[in-house]
Amino acid sequence: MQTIEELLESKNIRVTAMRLLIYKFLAEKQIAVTLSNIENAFEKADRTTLYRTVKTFEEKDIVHQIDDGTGITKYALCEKGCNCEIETDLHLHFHCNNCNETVCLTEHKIPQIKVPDGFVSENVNLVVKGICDKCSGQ
Amino acid sequence: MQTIEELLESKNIRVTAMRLLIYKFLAEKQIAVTLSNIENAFEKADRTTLYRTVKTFEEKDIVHQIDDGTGITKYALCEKGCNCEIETDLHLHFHCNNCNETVCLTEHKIPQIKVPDGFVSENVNLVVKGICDKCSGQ
DNA sequence: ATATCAATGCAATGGAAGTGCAATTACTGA
DNA sequence: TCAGTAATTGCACTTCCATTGCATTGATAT
Repeated sequence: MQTIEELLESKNIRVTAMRLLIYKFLAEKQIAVTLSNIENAFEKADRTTLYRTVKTFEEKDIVHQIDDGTGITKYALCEKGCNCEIETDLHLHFHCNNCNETVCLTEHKIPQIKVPDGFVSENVNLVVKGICDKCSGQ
Repeated sequence: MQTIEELLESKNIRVTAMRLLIYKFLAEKQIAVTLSNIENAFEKADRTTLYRTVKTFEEKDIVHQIDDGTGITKYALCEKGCNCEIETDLHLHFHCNNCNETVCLTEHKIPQIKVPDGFVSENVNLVVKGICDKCSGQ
């Protein structure tokens, strides 16, 4: 079990107070968050800082971007099952039409997508929309 | 074979010159287009008109929206294989990283996506990125 | 013909993404 | 320790797309 500091250093990211806080925030959230979500959580910090921090995390493969069709980019920490570095990684995300939250279903297996002849598949973005377990459960 | 006028009327859309032109433009394109694409094609018309026309088409299930991850909403005419009205419709789109064009692969069969217990799938958005047939062929 | 409602055009707004630059903070090596 | 360097942060600003309000034009029905 490595600390957040060690993790950041292992990815060649300088450890700052801001980055630790943002990392913890993302780690606590089980869902993908927008930049505004982060802004609301850190009102004292500047948008730009938050923006660039997330971008840095993204570049270093600590965070991946999610495009769930709401038009607003969301971000989530990469988990064990998440192989963002790999071009052919299949991102599976679930967007709840009720609570509007997006979760990563990294552990969920996805069948191989076949494309017509002549097309070369490099990356797949798959967003399932519906009702999440929390909203359907009650 | 019904005319465009008949099609629009059958969907309760008033027939106007503008709408006919925009419909024809979308029909000629084999790819999904952005609002700017349409704007460039109709420089005499106002953005708002084009925007609202497409939105009207969308509401009446003549056009569907595509979110291919470029951050810009694209639109395409619904084809035979496209059942946008149906909640469980599966949108499969291919985005070419080379020419930046997005095509609808409506005829392509997709395996059923399974979601974990408690999740209810209503809609699936699937975007495959890579190299399209035109770009890979040469 | 005219009253009515929809469609269009113009202007403006809002939100998210991104950039330049100055100020600040963290690291490095003497 | 302290200066020097490089990276990070904050502020201001810009750009782009999406969207709305309102006045005007155009179409439809009685």
